[in-house]
Amino acid sequence: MSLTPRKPRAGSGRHNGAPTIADVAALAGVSTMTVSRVINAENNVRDSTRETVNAAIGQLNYAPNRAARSLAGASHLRLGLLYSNPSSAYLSEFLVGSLDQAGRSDIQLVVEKCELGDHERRVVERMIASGIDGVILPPPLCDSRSVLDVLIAAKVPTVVVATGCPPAECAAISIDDRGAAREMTRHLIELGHARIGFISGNPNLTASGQRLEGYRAALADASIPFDERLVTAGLFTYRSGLDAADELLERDSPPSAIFASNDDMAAATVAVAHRRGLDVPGDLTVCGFDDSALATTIWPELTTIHQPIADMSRAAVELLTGMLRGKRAADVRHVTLDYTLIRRQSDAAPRRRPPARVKK
Amino acid sequence: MSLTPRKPRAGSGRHNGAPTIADVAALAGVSTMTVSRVINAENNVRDSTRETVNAAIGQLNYAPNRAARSLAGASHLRLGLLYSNPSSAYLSEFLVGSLDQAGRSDIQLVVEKCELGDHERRVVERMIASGIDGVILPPPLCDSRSVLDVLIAAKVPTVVVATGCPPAECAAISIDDRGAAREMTRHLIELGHARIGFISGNPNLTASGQRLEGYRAALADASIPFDERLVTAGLFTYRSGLDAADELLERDSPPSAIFASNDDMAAATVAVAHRRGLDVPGDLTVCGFDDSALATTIWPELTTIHQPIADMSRAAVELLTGMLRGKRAADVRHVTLDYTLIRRQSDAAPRRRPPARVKK
DNA sequence: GCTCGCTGTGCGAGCGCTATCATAAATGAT
DNA sequence: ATCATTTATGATAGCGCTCGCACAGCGAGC
Repeated sequence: MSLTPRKPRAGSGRHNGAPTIADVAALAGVSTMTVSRVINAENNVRDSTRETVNAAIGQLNYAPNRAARSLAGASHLRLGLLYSNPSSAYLSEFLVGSLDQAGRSDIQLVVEKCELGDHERRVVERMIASGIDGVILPPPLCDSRSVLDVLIAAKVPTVVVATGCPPAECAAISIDDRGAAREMTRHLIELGHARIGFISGNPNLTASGQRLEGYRAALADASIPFDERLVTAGLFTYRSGLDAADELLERDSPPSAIFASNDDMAAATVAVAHRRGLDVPGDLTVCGFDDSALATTIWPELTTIHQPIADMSRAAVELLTGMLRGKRAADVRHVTLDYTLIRRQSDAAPRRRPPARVKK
Repeated sequence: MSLTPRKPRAGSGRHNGAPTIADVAALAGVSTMTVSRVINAENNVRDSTRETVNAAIGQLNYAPNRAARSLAGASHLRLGLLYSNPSSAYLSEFLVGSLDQAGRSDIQLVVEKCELGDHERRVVERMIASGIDGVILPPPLCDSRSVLDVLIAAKVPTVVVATGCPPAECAAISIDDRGAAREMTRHLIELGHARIGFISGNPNLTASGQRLEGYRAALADASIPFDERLVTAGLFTYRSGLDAADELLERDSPPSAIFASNDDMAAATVAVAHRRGLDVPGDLTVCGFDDSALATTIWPELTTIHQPIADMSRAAVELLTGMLRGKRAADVRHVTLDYTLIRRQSDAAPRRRPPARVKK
């Protein structure tokens, strides 16, 4: 007599229905090995295949099984993420992206604060000593010479994110800051603005220079002479934006639009405008850069350049993983992602004459 | 008895030399299964056999491989973390905490976005179908009736975080919202404020009610009569804060301090105050709740209540793990963590005289 | 044309352990 | 003694994943 064993599920095992690498493989129509390669950011996978697999991963909500993975002998990577509070909105989005990607690949992320100052070297050295496999540097650390020097000297694979000019030794993820600033400025010009104020960012960050260049380029494109009294220096902080905006609006013939190098300073500009009784965008168009959470928090919501921050940090983790796991150093050491100009409520055509109330 | 020394393995290169159950079995002259039984203290092993095996274990200094064990056994947990972008700063901190704890316990975390809207049920159902063992719900999802209903109906163990009143079926992690609001209000009273405005939060979130209660309690403690004209309803958004603050400051005898139920609305209050030519904190004290990134972004930085977000999410993972591993529901189903009142620059003693509306 | 090398992909074999079931040995009942 | 029942042990088959290869395609060099 034969007892028929009860089989709860058609497929395998004694387990709960957690999707496995085989499920992903089946859905994507590839072998499990290929899925494994995608997860580990190895380089011998065609882009189209990689996309298909990633789609399947997303659809199944798959996450690799830790136990199986370490059993099977994968080396466990630990990546360091050093930050030095730039704008906290930026940081949080950055973290979300990198944590997400790290989770996908089951990589441990060691997040540590590293204030710029005299002991920054020590923080980096300690992190290296603790046996980290690679490091990710978001702004503003990505432009810190001393941090980079330590990392390069120790030959620790590093990815810098959103810097204007990455060192040759590091991989980099960025957007075209110059192009984005140029597009935004062009947008303002097309709206009819001729006197466009610009609040530049922290001069220690290379991206600041790029953005200013973009602004100047667009002006040149439209044959609008560059007026240096329309440019003030900021530091990317809200508070510096307050001063910069005040300075700009204090001028004899103030600008009809202000393009701030980031959202924090744009938000500060809106605050200053309001304090002065100016309507935004009626009396003053304000736009920012980054599309951070702040852009949609305040009112009016900011027209800004959307940087895919989360995607950038995700890409950083992926790139670093690839460099470490990939058999050879990858060729692609510099990835540029796309930005988008997002129109919201803080821009409008300039008023010709004293306020005529026009609906939309 | 004579135990033959273990011969080095001829096998693959990825072996790292740690003794395995097979080594023990060979040395003891039994099968791996018997060794496994000894290790797991099962009862169907003859004492003499057990002793031999134990001797072999001791000699080899064998320790079972954790990864292999959880792979083979059925006990690897997967926890779902559903979020619906509240504030990205909140989320990232939440993620850091839970990921950290999940890593410690060798547990997998599946993170998924679940926008509130008509397909929220579907997201939850999909997650359940994908074989999740338990779910963690940070705000605002922790107060979503429809999400909770699906989860409860499917009998999925759930931990809600930071809700005012957790459903009986769920475990919960929270801070004492009422106590925190009470402490903040008391702080304001001690500063000398008597007319304290309050902006309440989204009525759909239970924490809102708790905070209002705390405010009232502190007033009662100080024998200050509750004046409902000093309370306005907000929705936790910056924009709602704008309207609420305007309403409060429009009153005949406006408050000398405004306590907003979160930082976003407090920031809006600061903006409104500035627009009206009021100095913060000179003419108006403003304080918030949450200690989100915004609190230190704007100027002046906000005095607020700090919630230990990362610790709360860590605790959530830990609690859920306990509930799932221990077969029966644990006794402690509700954990309350400590908050801290953080003083920054947005509070001060009130001016003696009613604030003259002076344009700065 | 033919090797050579390369890249992208798949197959099969484990990683160390436990679940399941079969088997061998020991015990009891007839 | 025979058979049924209990106990002790082992063989086998995965858990979910990655490793070492093999192999198909494809352009370049002779």
